[in-house]
Parts: sequence; structure tokens; C-alpha cells
Amino acid sequence: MPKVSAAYLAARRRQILDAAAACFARDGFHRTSMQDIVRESGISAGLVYRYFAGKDDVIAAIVGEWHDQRQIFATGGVDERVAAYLDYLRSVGDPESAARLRLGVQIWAEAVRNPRIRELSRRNVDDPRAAVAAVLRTLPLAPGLDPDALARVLIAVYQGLLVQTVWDDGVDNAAYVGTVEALLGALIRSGPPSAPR
Amino acid sequence: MPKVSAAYLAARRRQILDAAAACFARDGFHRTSMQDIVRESGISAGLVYRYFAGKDDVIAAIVGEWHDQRQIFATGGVDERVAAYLDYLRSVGDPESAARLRLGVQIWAEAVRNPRIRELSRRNVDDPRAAVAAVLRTLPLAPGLDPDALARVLIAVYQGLLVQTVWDDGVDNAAYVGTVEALLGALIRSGPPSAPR
Amino acid sequence: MPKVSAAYLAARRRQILDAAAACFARDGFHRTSMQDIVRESGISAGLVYRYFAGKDDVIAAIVGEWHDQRQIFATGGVDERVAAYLDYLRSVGDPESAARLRLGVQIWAEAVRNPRIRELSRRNVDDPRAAVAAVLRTLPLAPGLDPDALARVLIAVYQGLLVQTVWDDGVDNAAYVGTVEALLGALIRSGPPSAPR
Amino acid sequence: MPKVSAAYLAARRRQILDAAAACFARDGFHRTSMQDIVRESGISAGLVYRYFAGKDDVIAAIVGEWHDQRQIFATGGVDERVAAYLDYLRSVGDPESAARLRLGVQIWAEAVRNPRIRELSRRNVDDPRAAVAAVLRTLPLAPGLDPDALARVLIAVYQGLLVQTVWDDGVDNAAYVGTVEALLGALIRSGPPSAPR
DNA sequence: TATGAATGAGGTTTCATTCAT
DNA sequence: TATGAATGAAACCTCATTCAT
Repeated sequence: MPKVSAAYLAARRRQILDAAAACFARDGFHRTSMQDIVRESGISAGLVYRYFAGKDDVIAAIVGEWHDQRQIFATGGVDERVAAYLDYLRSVGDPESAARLRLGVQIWAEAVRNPRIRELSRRNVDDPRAAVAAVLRTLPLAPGLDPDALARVLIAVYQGLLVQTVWDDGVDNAAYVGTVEALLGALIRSGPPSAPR
Repeated sequence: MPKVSAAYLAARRRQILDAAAACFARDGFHRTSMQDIVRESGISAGLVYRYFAGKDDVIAAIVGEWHDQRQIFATGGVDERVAAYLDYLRSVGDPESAARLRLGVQIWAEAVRNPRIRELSRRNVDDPRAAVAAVLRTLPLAPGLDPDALARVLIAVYQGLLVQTVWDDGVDNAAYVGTVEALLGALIRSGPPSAPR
Repeated sequence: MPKVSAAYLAARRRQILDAAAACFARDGFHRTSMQDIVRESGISAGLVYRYFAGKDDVIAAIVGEWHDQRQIFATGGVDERVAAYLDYLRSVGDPESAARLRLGVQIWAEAVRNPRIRELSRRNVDDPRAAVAAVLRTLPLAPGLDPDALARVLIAVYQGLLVQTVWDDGVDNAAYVGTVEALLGALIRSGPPSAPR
Repeated sequence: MPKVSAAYLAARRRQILDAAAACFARDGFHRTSMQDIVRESGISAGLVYRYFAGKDDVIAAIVGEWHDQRQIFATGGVDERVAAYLDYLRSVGDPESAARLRLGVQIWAEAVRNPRIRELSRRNVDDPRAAVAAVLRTLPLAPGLDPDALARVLIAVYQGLLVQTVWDDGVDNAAYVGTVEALLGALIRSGPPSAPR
């Protein structure tokens, strides 16, 4: 018989996570103190620890949530899938994504030395990569192109755009996406475009 | 006139930086304490502060050094340049690079929130990118490909490979490089830059 | 007129005290948190504070209850009294006493620095001691034996057995009791107190 | 090549331990904060942690030191040994012992629930007990007296005096010791006093 | 009556940096 | 030049207690 509704609890949890994400994006995981999260969230220190076992647990929750909302290759025919991927790249240029991107790079760094974070983080990469590879295997790729490797390349094209955008206000997202589009056109359109799933 | 030789001073400085780089690659900048560096380097705490103003200064020195030894696109004809780039990607798979790669990701994260580091770090990316773009401008690129954007894509292909390799022992570097090679072959008609289409 | 019966109130109070005693015996007063008592008792935090003013009050209630059930020297003739004392020592070896003994030592320590606890705790020692001394005064003691001091010695023989038993599974309770019995035999000429030397 | 002498380090360590012992005797282990020790010792918080791994480690060091300086049964003939034991009891009444006694009871309580402390603490009891038992085995004891059990009784007579003295200013130490003396006389002197060894 | 979410002071511990030697 | 003992602010976390429901 909980004292408050599950929705209320979820809202409080969200309040903490949103505050934490903002802090982490701004200052990184290690320059953010629990007090910072407490201040930003307006929730007392003690209460944070009723929702999360500790700072590491907050970080893990943030990382677990940091998956890409859009499915990188979505569903549908080849054209739809390609369009979805390009939209995905386009979203990196959206000013509203800035905090998310910054957070993403923090997560990459944390994943290097924290096995728990690495597991969570890899899931964000491995799952879409596997999906992309599955799609690529159905397509008549140009010779010399390995579907698994090409999937990694496509992920890399996203990851690199992310890093460069985080550091540099001046990235021309439209030109980047346009170039990737041309690139994909040269690779994939070389087969019959009607190749359905 | 200095009491000790410049070479001696440089050697001590190197000793500190090597120890710091090892620690930072292993544990990240923030989980590495000055004590860790002191232990790893065998140099006393007080002395470290005679070579560096503080921890931030050590980090900055490490970041300033973390440029890529190989020139991403080297010099020579197109074929040599492409070969150099592919070698560059290959080096990411070299087990001896592991510590460097880990350090690289730490730097990316630190660059997000530390303007001084960001400046140093961007230089590591912007300079090779500009060089790549300059080369690309001399080549007959397939239609729709913007040299500047394509340069960013090539950098991204490297950056993404780096992240994925850091997280995942199982990256098939040869396949990745092979696929990128095929990709580049399709985009750039090799041969002398002046060769007609 | 109370809303609930006095018996109900008493039962809840008991529930709290039993839980607290179990926690205190296991972890000591200071390593036991109010949350521990809440968990162990199944009674909510708020309600505990309707029965007790605070943690100190719970501790005081526990200490106030921790008197020895058996009367150390009981009543009757000398033989019965001696037999009761020896039974008292025997009870220390009873495995079921273990929690009580552990709690006892915790109380001793708390009594050192908490005047309120000390008062409650001394009552547990002073009362039986006075009773023992009163009995001893009626007996023909061997020369050199002071009844008050001997009463303290008998209490000490119990207290020391308690500590040693708490620390050491291997105490041979029967041998201890047997030796004390022989000792008492040598000191107190049994028989009717009025019996001549 | 230590920066300061071993004697200096030992003196600092002593400074911390003395402060800690004073705090622990006054307030118990758990009501004493590290800040209290810092204040009492005049040594900074950070430095305390260069000497001790943590509060538990300070406690363990205190417990490890809390052995009785006097050998409970000393050496020599029976008379000397008995005299030493009685002196030992007498020392409990010495006002200067007060802090030590209080600390002793805190240790007993901690030993109940802390295995590391229990080991250290038992050594303080088991070693003298074994020594006493060894001596007793060489004596012609009155019938019914088991040397090991009697050793436990003698330890108990000390332990109980300690507790009672801690709680009660009014313990008549001289009477207690006198009574124990009479008691021992009745038990041991019943054999030939010349029993050497 | 009964709940348990909420508070925030205070606990232990770490760590970048300084400075007497 | 070189050491490492020393500092103390600030980090993470716990817990007795309160109070809206």
C-alpha cells in the first residue's frame, strides 16, 4: 500500500534524472557533485538516495536512458530506411540536441573505464548496428563492402558527427548530411532500388 | 645558467607525463589523483608542482601532446594519400594503441566542458581535416560530394572506429578498413588528380 | 476514552521493543538505525514515534526491561539460595540466552557514558547485590570475608562469565559452575544459618 | 629515505591514539566522530588518514594496545603470583585508571559484534587466562576445583570489579581485594605453600 | 490511528596543493 | 633541487526525526 501513486514516484525520479542529466551534460559526471543535483532538482539529498543507491546508480540510470529515440534505420523499404538514417544525422544539428550530445560524449568516456556503464552504453550502439547490418545484408552492395563493417562505418559517421558538433558550432550539418546522402546513393542505389525487405 | 641541464629537465617532465598518460588512460582524468601520478612516476608531489602548475596543467600538456603521429593524409599522389589514411585506420586496431585510444576518448569528454582543452583538442582534429579537405578539393569527386563535408566524414570514420574499438574487443579492423577502401574507390577516381573523368 | 484497548497498545509497544532488542543485540545501539527497527518490527517510522519519544527512549525502555528474570539468590534456606545462584550461572550457558547476553554487554557500555542508562542499569546490579549481601550477613562466613564485598564478588563471577561466554563459544559452563559450587562450599558452611561454626 | 624520523612518526601516531583513547573513553566509539579526534589531537583530518586507514583502524589500534600492562599472575612463587593478582585488582580502584576502565567496557561491547575487535580483545583475555591456568595446574587445589574453570573465575573476578567500578564511585576496592585475598587463601593455601615452579 | 516520503545536519573520507626541511 | 608531511575544503552518504495525507 504505497503512500503515493506510482506516477508520483515516477515523476520524482524523472525530476532527479532530468536535473542530473542537465548537470552531467554541463559539467561531466565527475565535476557534478550530488549537491549540484540536489540544487538543480530541488529535491533534498536524503530523498535522492531513496531513489538511487548512489551517484553511480544515477549515472547508470542516465546512461540506460541515453538511447536514441529514433531508430537509426527504422523500418520500411530501402528509401525509408535511408531517409530515417539521414534524419538521424540531421537531428545532431538541432540546437535542442546539444545537451544530449554533450552527455553522449561523457558517457563514451565513462564507458571506457566503468564496466557497468560500458555494458549499458554498448547496448546503445550494438543494437542499432545489428539492425543496420541486417538490412544491409538484404541489399546488393557494391563489391568489397562487408555488411557488418559497413554498419560500423555508418555508426561511425554518426558518432564522428556527434563529436565534431559538440566541439564546433560551425559544423555545416546540411552539407554533411548531403554528402552522406550522395555517398549512400553511390553505394546502395547501385542495386535495384526496389529491393524490399 | 641553470643548475641542471635542459635535457635533464625535459626527461623529468617526460617521466611525469608518461605516468600521467598511463593513469589517465586507465582511470580517466577525474579518477586519477595527483597521488596516483606521483606513485606511477616515482617523482615526489612537490616536484610535480615545479614542472606543472597543477593537475589541470598536466592534463593540458597531455592533451597538447595527443596529436596523431601519422599525418592522416600524408603527402604524395592520391594513391599514397589514400593508403596513408587506410594505414591510419589500421593503426587503431593495433593492440599497442589501446592506451592511446582510451586517452583519446577521455580527452573528447574533457573538451566538452573545458574550453582550454577544447582548443587544444580541436587543433588535433581541425588541422588534419583542413589538410584532407585541401586534398579533396583537387580531386574529381563524385557529384553531390562537398570536399569540406567529406573531410568531416573521413574524420568521423576514424573517430567512430576509435570509439567502437575502445569498447569492443571484437571489432574486425581489417574488414572495416577494407570496406572503407572500397568506399573510397567508388568515390574517388584514383589516378593523377588531373586525370579526366 | 481511548480508541483502542490498552492491551492493543501494549502489544504494539512490545512488538517494537522485541524488534529493537533483536537489532540491538545483533548490531549494538549505535549501529542500529531507526529504519532497522522499523523494518524488523514491521511498524512504520511515524508510529514508532507515537510510542517512544526517540531512539534514546527506545534504548532506555530496553535497558529498563533488562533485569534478570531469576532472582539471583531467591529465597529459602542457604542451600536453596546457593542452588538458585548456581542455576543463574548455568542459564548463561543456555544457547537461548545468547541474544540477552549480547544485549547486556551493549548496555554496560552505554551505561558508561549515559547517566540515564547508568541509573537503570545499576538498578539491575545493585538490587540483587543488596539482596545477596543481606543473605550473606546471616551466614557464618570464613574469616576475612566481608559480606558486601563478597556480594560484589559473586556478582562479578556472574558478570565475568557473561562477557567470556559472549566472546567465546568454548566456555565450559558446567565446569565453571562446578568450580564456583566447590568454592562456595569451602566458604560457606552450609546448613541452617544459625548453625555454629 | 624518510623525511622525518621514525620516532617523530611514532610520536604523531601516539598523539592521535591518545586523543582517540580519551574520546572513546569519554563518549564511546560511535559517539566519537573523527572530527572529535581531530580536535582533541590537534592534527588535521587528512593527516589522521595517513596514519590510519579509517576510523575502524583507529579503533583496532586502540583495542590492540588495550592489554593490561601488569601481568596478571606475574612470575615467581605462589605468594608473589597471588600478590601480583591482588595488585592487579587494586589497580582497578586507582582513580587514574578510570579512563582505561571505561575504554575497556567499550571494547567489550564492540567485540560482541566486530570480529576483528573480538580477536584482538580475546587475546587480552585468553593469554592471561592461559597463564593463570598453567600456574593453577601446578598447585594442589581443593577438591572440585578445575584449573581452567578457576582461571576463568579469577578473570571474571577482575572483569566484574572493572564493570562495577566503572558504574559506581562507591566500590570499596580495599574490601573487595581483601575478600578475594581471603578467598584465595582458603583455596590455595590448603596445599603446601612451598610449591615452586 | 497509521503511513512513509521528506528533510538536512552531520558523519567519514579524499585530494589538490603548500611548505618546512 | 627535492621531499613528503601537512592542510582543510569539499566530496559522498546516512539517519533521526517530522508531517502531510
